[in-house]
Amino acid sequence: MQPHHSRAASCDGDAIRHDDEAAFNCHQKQSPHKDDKPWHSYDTVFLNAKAGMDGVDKEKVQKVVYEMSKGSRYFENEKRKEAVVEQRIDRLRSQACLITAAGLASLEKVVDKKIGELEANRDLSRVWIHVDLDAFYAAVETQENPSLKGKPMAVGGLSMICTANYEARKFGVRAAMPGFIARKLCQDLIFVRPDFEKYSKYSELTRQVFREYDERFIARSMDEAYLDVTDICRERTISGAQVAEEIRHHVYEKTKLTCSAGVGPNRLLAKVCSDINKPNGQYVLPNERSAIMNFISALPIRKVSGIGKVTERMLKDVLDFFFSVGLAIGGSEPPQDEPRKSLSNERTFMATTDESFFSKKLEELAEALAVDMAKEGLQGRTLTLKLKTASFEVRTRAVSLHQYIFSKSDILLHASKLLKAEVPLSLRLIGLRLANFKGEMFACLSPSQRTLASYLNQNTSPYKTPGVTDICEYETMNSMPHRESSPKSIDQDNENEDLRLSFKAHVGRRLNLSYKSDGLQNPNYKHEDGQVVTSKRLDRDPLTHGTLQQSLLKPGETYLAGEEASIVLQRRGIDSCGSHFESKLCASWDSMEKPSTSLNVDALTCKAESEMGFRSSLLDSIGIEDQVAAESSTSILQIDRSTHVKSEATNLLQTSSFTWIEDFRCSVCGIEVPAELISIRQEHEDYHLAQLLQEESGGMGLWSNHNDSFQKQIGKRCLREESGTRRKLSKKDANCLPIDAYFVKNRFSP
DNA sequence: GCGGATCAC
DNA sequence: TATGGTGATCCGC
Ligand SMILES: Nc1ccn([C@H]2C[C@H](O)[C@@H](COP(=O)(O)OP(=O)(O)OP(=O)(O)O)O2)c(=O)n1
Ligand SMILES: [Mg+2]
Repeated sequence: MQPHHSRAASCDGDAIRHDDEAAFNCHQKQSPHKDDKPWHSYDTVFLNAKAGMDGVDKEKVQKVVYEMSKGSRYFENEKRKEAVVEQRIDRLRSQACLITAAGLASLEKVVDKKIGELEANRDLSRVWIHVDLDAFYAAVETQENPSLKGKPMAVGGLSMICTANYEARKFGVRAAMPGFIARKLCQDLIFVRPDFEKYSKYSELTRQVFREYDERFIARSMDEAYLDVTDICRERTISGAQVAEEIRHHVYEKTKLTCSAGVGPNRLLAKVCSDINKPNGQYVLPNERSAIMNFISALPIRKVSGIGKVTERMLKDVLDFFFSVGLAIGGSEPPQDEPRKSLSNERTFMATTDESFFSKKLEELAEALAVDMAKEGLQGRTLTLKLKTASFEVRTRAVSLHQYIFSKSDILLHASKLLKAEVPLSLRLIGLRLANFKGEMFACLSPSQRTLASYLNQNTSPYKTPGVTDICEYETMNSMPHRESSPKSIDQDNENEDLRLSFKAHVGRRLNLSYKSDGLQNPNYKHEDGQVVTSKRLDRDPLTHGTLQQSLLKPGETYLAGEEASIVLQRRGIDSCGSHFESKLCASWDSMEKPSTSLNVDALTCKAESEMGFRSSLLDSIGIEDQVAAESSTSILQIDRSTHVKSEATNLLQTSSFTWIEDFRCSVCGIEVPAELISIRQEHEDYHLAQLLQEESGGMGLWSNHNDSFQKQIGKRCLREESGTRRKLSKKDANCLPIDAYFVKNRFSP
């Protein structure tokens, strides 16, 4: 269950026959008669390995699930989603084909370096324990009603079950399975309605135990926790295994519930371990490099928290990716309490188009949300409406307000507006969520997060509207006099204001100018001579939010945006190898027709894109050198802070004679990165930039080692990005691919 | 910032 | 007959 909330899952509270099952999982091996066993093509989470499901007849489960599902709207939607994933995989595959042998060779160097750095910083000295209660809801129910003992039982209803006990799991019954399918698998299955109050109570009991061993333990959910027992092991000179035994014993004494534990040098590994000898068991991974590497190389990737059904499939077909997991890096640093970031509620009902019914639901949801917000004393400024159509398609619609809200009436007011724009349509679910809470302003500035990118991008994103209320908080946090009303300069009175936007582009490549605003009506951008360049709307009607394309950037040229804006591109310099240059883009508005929100800051942004369509990151996002800064309003404090740092940084990079020698070798550290690997290059440039920045602000040695936080950020980016570096794998028997399979010795394709 | 998706539990 | 609710995060716009 969710870490924050005690209320939870409802857990209960056709049509067309399709013959094209091959649409599912066409990546899998085709049998000679492909319509032989159509259920093989329906990929569900229910076949994935899970504790207590070893002896299950998977073939039967798959068939039953398929038979019960096919033709339903749910099933049809799953099929649609499958097709989209298939497309994503195809795209990755074709991008991977573009990588040259030279590119791979260079990449390997980058990777080796990165691996060395990561390993050097890895901390295997701590002892983490992950504790996980066995069949938690079901165990609690059995505890309170012992007659259930030994019988197959599920908590939930015929629509959905939350979990099942181990007797039921023998039949393939498990969490997130619809009850009516579960009953098909196990005729005698007993259903018990969930009672979340009870589970909270037991959860608190277990936490009392955890607290004794680590008062700063991390609760991952009602039934899971991470404990750092390094100190206990040292003080009492006992092993992690012994501590785990003790904890499990204590938990049992207190609750009469059994749990399982995993012991390892970090949370990621401890979590994997706790699953191994479940139920009522534990597994210890010694703090030795060799043992850890053996363990990991045989580990099916799906066991790693964060790798789900889709990611697993993508990894099977394409991809490298796993530096950090492969290196056993993941959460050994001391725990930090994560503040809540959003609060939501949603309800499923019989699909309908009845708008008065929607209104009623919306009111209930607003009410409940207001109560929960009040309970935690929270206010938020981003409200999101969630809808699920009768065909199971999920949509969200959000607004970010200039005021924090929390009351039912405010929530309902804005939620109604959002919904109104969507009707008429047939829905089966409505939900509301509030986020961007008051007071979380500097949460993102915790040391581990203060990386170059997030630091510079703060308040600089072209998509982010400068929140008036943010500014008030800024004042509060700095003990400055509170201002009753927010500065108006951002929202109004923006006549005769200049914006100068700086950017960086690649010579000869495409420059996109994009704009977004509430007030501008898709202006036609023109050359000075009045000729329209190009104007292309994106798919975001009725909001204006579009892209303008100019095929070749010509320094010094002037463009006009309709009658209202003029943009001046001024060349500032070309680097020695001629592949980059810094330039200046100026935009000025002579007059505006009552733009509704923050138009002067947000109306015009630009970014440079490569021909391959990669979005350049940090440096290409727009820094706003704010002429508005002439104003004395407090808003300037924020805008100024980020843009100042950024322009300084850009300047630094420019004057530091950083360049790609022969368009290939880094002039600072000599590493070789071919031009095709755009995002690797970008990352590398960011990296040197960060060093410069640190030098500027912290006084560290100029090209010295990275600090931890920056490292981690890079590592993360490495995990997710770089489709360009991915490599096709032989996809034999992909069902249980160990991580070793992803470290292919021969990186060159024939 | 927004919207779609993925993931965990 | 019938496929959940809460929260977080990431990517591409
Ligand atoms: N999709 C899910 C998964 C879990 N849960 C709830 C019910 C579980 O009892 C509880 C804990 O989840 P676990 O994944 O730890 O599963 P169990 O504790 O039930 O079983 P076990 O840990 O023995 O595998 O969370 C849920 O509501 N919906
Ligand atoms: Mg559990």
